[in-house]
Amino acid sequence: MKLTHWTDYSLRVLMYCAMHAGRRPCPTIAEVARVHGISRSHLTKVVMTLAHAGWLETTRGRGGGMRLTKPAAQISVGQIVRQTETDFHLVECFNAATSRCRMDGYCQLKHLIGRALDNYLAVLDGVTLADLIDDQADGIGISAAR
Amino acid sequence: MKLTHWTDYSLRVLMYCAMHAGRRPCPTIAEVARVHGISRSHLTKVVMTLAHAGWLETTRGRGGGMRLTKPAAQISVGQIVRQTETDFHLVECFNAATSRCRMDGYCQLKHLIGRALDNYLAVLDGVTLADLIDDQADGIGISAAR
DNA sequence: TTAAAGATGCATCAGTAATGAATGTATTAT
DNA sequence: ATAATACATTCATTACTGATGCATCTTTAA
Repeated sequence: MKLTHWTDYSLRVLMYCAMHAGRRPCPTIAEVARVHGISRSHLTKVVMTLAHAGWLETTRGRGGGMRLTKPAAQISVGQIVRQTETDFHLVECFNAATSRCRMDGYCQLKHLIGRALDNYLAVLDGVTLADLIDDQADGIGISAAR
Repeated sequence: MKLTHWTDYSLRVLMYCAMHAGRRPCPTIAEVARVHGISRSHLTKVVMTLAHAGWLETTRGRGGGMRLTKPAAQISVGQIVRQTETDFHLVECFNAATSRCRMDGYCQLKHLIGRALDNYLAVLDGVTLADLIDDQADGIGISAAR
């Protein structure tokens, strides 16, 4: 019950780009890898995936790098997590043919878990990259409670 | 981002016991393993953990088995999941010493994820084992929406 | 033409969930 | 008492997949 490092890295990269939006030269994979102490080649794959998904634009060659395709305020954390995180199947239906267990009860469990997941993602949907890198974010309630 | 089979099995065992509460002879590990097609020795470990945590009472020897220590209506799914699921650390703080990244932004991410997790578990907290095995559960909204 | 930086494929490592075999211990029916 | 039953424990192994490193290719600016 945790996010993968892949998602963690994805969020870090996007946040980094959001923080350095407009900078010349723009951030490079090697730079982010160095700053965060992550493997460069591994991070490359993360960036590639983000680029293919449309979050990032990359430029090859000298002076190249990456930048967000949209303003950070238009990118919700929930959208990112839904894409980077693959397996949301929390409990799999076991073999209905051989099972003598009351499937009704089990399927209710599945629905329950699904409802919980919806609530989880709803929180992330309500926050954008811009909110995350904003020092004065108290207003939106991120650092409130807990 | 999913629950482990361990949690899945734990919930199945407890639901099975709830469904067969008061039955003589009481359910055995071998029985549940057979019904759900799970390895008996593996399921034993799950049951042991549940017993040590106080959810189940087990009885050795012929005629033995297991039963819930409390009425199913007093066991919330959230409590179970909190115990069976181990790793809730979704994003780890990277090395603060070497990092040149603004920690403020990252820590906000951590809080956000924590808040999302709270919302996830809150849904599970609101439902008991009894609710799960109740055919007429529509009233509590489990099968509603989604 | 060269250096910088993204792009890709392949092999492998590593952590841990999951499984299985073997064996021990306790309880009860007969 | 004895045998059958069922929980209890240990150890080794498998399997999945996230994570990593290496090598190499392609593109582009200077």
